Amino acid sequence: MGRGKIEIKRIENSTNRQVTYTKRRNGIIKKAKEITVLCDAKVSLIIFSSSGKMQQYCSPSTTLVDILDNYHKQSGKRLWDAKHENLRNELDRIKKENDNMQIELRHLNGEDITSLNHRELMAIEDALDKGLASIRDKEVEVINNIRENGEMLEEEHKQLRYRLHQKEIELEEKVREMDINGYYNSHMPFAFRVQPNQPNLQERI
Amino acid sequence: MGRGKIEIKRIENSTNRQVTYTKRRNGIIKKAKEITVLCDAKVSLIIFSSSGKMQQYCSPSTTLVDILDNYHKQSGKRLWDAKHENLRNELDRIKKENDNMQIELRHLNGEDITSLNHRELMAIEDALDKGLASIRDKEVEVINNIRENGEMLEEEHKQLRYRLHQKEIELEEKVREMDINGYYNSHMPFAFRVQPNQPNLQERI
DNA sequence: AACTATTTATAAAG
DNA sequence: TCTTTATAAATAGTT
Repeated sequence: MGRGKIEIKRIENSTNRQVTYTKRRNGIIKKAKEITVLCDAKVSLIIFSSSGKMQQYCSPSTTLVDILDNYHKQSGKRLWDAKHENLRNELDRIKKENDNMQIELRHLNGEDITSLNHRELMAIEDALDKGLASIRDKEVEVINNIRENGEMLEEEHKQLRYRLHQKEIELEEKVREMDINGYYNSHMPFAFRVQPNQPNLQERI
Repeated sequence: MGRGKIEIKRIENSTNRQVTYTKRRNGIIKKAKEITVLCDAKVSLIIFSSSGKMQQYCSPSTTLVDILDNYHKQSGKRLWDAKHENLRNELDRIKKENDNMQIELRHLNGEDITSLNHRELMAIEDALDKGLASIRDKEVEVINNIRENGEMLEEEHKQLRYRLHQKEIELEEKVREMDINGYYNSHMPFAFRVQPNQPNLQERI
């Protein structure tokens, strides 16, 4: 369809090839649009020129992803690579694991047990008994720790108070000594002087 | 390009639409093949008719996956990566859920509890206590059921034995009666005669 | 599905 | 590259 008939084989003249490419590419895209509208079709068209430049058309009523999904369904070919499949498999596996754990948890909480038989109930009871024993042991341990810790703290507290008391006495002595020597009055402004009876130092054991 | 010019809008006559679809679809595929050869292009073309039937063309020098990979690179659009991402997110979410349940299960089994504080231990103990109570209730119920069932069966068994005994007596009477009348001896071969003292009928309550 | 009048696409020229 | 134009190709309507 042009001034002359052409054979369908690679156009050797690269300028010509480029021109023909552009014309025909536009032609195909136009046709794709037309068949979409005329016939209610869905089209995905992706074209790469020999230089690698891409053009694409996708019918407005759909998306490329939808089309590929459909392609996947109808052709059976998996475009979604092995990775995707692996993920899906892992997901299924973990979901199943999840369900099992959920059931086990419910059973341990005494839920959903109407359909269990005697043997199963005994197994659960056993597990609960063991868990309970273990937890109670640990609790005893923790409580002992807390008590010991408390006793230690109390002891430490006593020691600290005693040392504080000692320091206070030392300090008072020093202050008295300095007052006598007139040291503070000559070297420091009033505001910075240590008060002989600071509230913080009033505590006694 | 036909006997008359047509507007580019949906063809309402469905037969016409189907015919036009087929003609134009073939036309587009032919064009796709031609541009592939003439211009060294790579084309992926997927068409769905309004009835959902698919046709596809892909340049022989490449594959659909390659083309989509390239599409991905050039357009930056994710395509199935979105799905991939979704799967991965769901997987992560479920894995986390899984881990949490696993920890909970271990705790209920009295495992991995060294780092728990008193409050946490008490919560676990509480859950175990509740579960245990629930399980034990159920066990009592099940055991009662079993016992009741056993009693019912025993009762039924007694009844059956009694009725069997009655039938046996009836039968014996009938046989005796018939023997007196000579009925069996004249109408049946010996093998089919009811034996007055069959082993099955020997049981007494 | 085949035919054909006509439209449309496009090869080559400007 | 863009426009023009002669011609090939596609196809709408018909059989």
